[in-house]
Amino acid sequence: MGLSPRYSSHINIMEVYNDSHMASVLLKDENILDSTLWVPNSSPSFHASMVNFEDENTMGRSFFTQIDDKMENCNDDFNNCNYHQPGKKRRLRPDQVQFLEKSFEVENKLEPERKIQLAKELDLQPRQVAIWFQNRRARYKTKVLEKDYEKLKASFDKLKTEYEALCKQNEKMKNEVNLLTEKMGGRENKRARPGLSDDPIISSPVDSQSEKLSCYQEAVTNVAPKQEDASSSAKSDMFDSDSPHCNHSAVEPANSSHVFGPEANSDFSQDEDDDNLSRSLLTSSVFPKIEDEFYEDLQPNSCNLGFPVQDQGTWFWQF
DNA sequence: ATTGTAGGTCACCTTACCTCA
DNA sequence: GCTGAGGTAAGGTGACCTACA
Repeated sequence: MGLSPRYSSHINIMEVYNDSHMASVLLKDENILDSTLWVPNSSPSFHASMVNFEDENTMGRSFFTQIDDKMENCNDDFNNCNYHQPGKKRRLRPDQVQFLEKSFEVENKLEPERKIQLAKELDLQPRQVAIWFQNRRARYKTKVLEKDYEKLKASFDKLKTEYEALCKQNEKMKNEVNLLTEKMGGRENKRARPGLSDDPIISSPVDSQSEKLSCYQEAVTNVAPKQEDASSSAKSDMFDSDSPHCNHSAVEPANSSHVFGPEANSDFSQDEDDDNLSRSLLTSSVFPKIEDEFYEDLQPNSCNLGFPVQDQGTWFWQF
């Protein structure tokens, strides 16, 4: 026969309505025999809602007589009749839609038996039921996608807000470090060269403390807002042995008790405390467990796709 | 066991019609 | 009455699966 099922079920009735062989095929295809819509001796498929009636004038009159007979059965409620006018689309009745919706809630896939049963109960053609389920699944999918989008957008907005807050916090801390650096620089100059303490041109030959603070500052500047992974963090000036500012390392042994003066030396007087300072700067205050707070709402399959947040900002939802 | 075909369903996209502001 | 937007039934197509010869 060579007719694909999808074509046999949609075939133009003009071509087949007097063909008994095709009739049986079409009936088998759509289970028309099971349907209450079956009209003896009429076009076997009787897919009035899907039929192309473009050339009515050339049509055999007997066929339309049968159509008209069927139409008359719909008498007073023509608009709701499933045998609507050719070429016109009819919306399903509200009660039909309601029934289908309930059925869809139970199971959004349609077994053949269920399709026939629904078609019988709703006075629809099985194909109409199948199409309704297909369209309904498509609508459902669209809604799910919209909901997912809203969720992801909310997550993104939250991340953005937190990121901006972190940036502000970072800026504030940088300013504090600058202030401390200036203060400390003045004191060191006074100590190293009491006579030339205020000479701006001649500076302390080795100002390890101020350099160390500069390293802290750079660490805050370069690392804090980026949440980079270990590999990229290692490239930052803070840990870069090639860095001109930190070639002595931020954890170089040094007595920093005077760095913060008598009023601030209690917790930072030992070398170990310098390490603690750098760690605390880089972890607790600047990185308040970002990985925990930022991603707690995100599912494993969320759309961060494993990219750093600052990178996502450039391609992920441009608002 | 393998292969070809028919029949069925699905997702996806498109079209055509309807409704409403 | 006209019109454009949005919703929805249905058409078209390709992919996939299953049964069967």
